[in-house]
Amino acid sequence: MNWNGPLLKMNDFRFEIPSNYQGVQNNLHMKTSGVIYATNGMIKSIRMDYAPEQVANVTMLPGIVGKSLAMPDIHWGYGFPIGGVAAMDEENGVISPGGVGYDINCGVRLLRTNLHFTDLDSQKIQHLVDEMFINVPSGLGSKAKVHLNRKQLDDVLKLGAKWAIENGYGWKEDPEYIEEHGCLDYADISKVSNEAKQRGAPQLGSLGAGNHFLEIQKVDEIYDESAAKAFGIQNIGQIMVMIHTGSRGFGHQVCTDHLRVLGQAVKKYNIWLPDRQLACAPVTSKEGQDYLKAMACAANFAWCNRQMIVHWVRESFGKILHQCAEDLDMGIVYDVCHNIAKLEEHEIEGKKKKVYVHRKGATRSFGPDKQEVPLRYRDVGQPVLIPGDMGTESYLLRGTKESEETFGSTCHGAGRVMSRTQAVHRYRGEQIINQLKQKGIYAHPASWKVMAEEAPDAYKNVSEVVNVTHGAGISSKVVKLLPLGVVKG
DNA sequence: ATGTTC
Repeated sequence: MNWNGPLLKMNDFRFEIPSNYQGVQNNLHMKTSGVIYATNGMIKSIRMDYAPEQVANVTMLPGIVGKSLAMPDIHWGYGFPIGGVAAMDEENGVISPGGVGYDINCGVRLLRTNLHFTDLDSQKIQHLVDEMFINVPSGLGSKAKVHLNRKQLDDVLKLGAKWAIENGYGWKEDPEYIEEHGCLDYADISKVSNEAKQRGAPQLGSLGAGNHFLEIQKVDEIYDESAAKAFGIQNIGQIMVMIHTGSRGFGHQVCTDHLRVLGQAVKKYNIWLPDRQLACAPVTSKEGQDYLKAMACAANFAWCNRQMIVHWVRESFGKILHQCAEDLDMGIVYDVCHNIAKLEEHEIEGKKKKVYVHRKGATRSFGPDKQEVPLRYRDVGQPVLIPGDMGTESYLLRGTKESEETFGSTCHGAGRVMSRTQAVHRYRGEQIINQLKQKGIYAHPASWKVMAEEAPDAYKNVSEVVNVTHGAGISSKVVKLLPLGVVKG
């Protein structure tokens, strides 16, 4: 099914769905226009999965501020497109789980090391990957080594990454380099179901499946030397570790639970929607606030999860290289989430205003001088982490002042072009492993099926995606990273 | 993404 609505070229990197578009059923009344960040060459595949209709649908939500936006890695999602960004008014707006996604606070964390590519031969890489595979439980339904009681889980949900550090999983300075310091303090455990807690408790400290991964990477190219230096990157060949995971079954259950409640709220508050999947509630309503407080619990779960994984990564490097992580300088460059909604202050038409920014498959990209950016990076902007698909390049970018046009947001990754089912039919896991091997990448998968689902050809080219956001000015390239070894969920 | 089918 191809989307045939209007996508008017504004310039090299922006296409508009004008607000007079009436929709497939000829009854849409857009409150504002939609903008998709893309190049000419990307438009064909963007039309293919119908996601632009979802960009138009989002413009019809009550209290939307500015435009309905989509990043170049846009594809079809539940209600909102993946790659979608929408800001809602602090008083008259709505909050929607579809604008966040099922994997609440899915995100990326980057660790640096003082190792150089030439310090590690292929056997060492293999040992490191195998050791991390042992220490970080991976795969669908993977369970953690740590068993939390109910009180401990409640503390995790309230404290996020801070809980992990207080319990020995990390360094004192780690939270400084995590978005929101790894904790949303309005998290309220009474808004989370027992079922979510039951699912979540055994999964804290596990990687999961799908496109989640743990990668040993090397710096391949430096585009912005002063920003790279600020982020602790000195030279080409420097070894880095990237972690991509989220809130596991816990966030999934929080989303499911609150979608049910907000489906009812739509009727109660008499909200007209073009698509039931856009279920939402006024931000000021009990239902809306309850979702925000539960979402914060899931966000904290994910930050704690990534923190524990970092600890085991440091331990694994220490063990295999017979050196402690401190001596290897394995500090956190940054941790960003790409599935979340938060109240933030932005400059809108020259005035500062607080809005609820939904980012679904979109990354925060705050520019220099914003107080949310760590002091150490304040002059260059926030580090932005963009994972590629398995076996391809990833990027470290910096946020820009120009990203105010997207409420401080940019893309989040490559974005699928082929469904999981299609990919499983077309590829075999063993064949993908061999392909990677030929490129000098060692992969340790938890499942052959996921390996096939995540075949590089099932994804858009991440470099094209990043070049659009760089060209449009909403984030700026700092470093390109290439994988050497990968633990795949 | 996900105890891949509430």
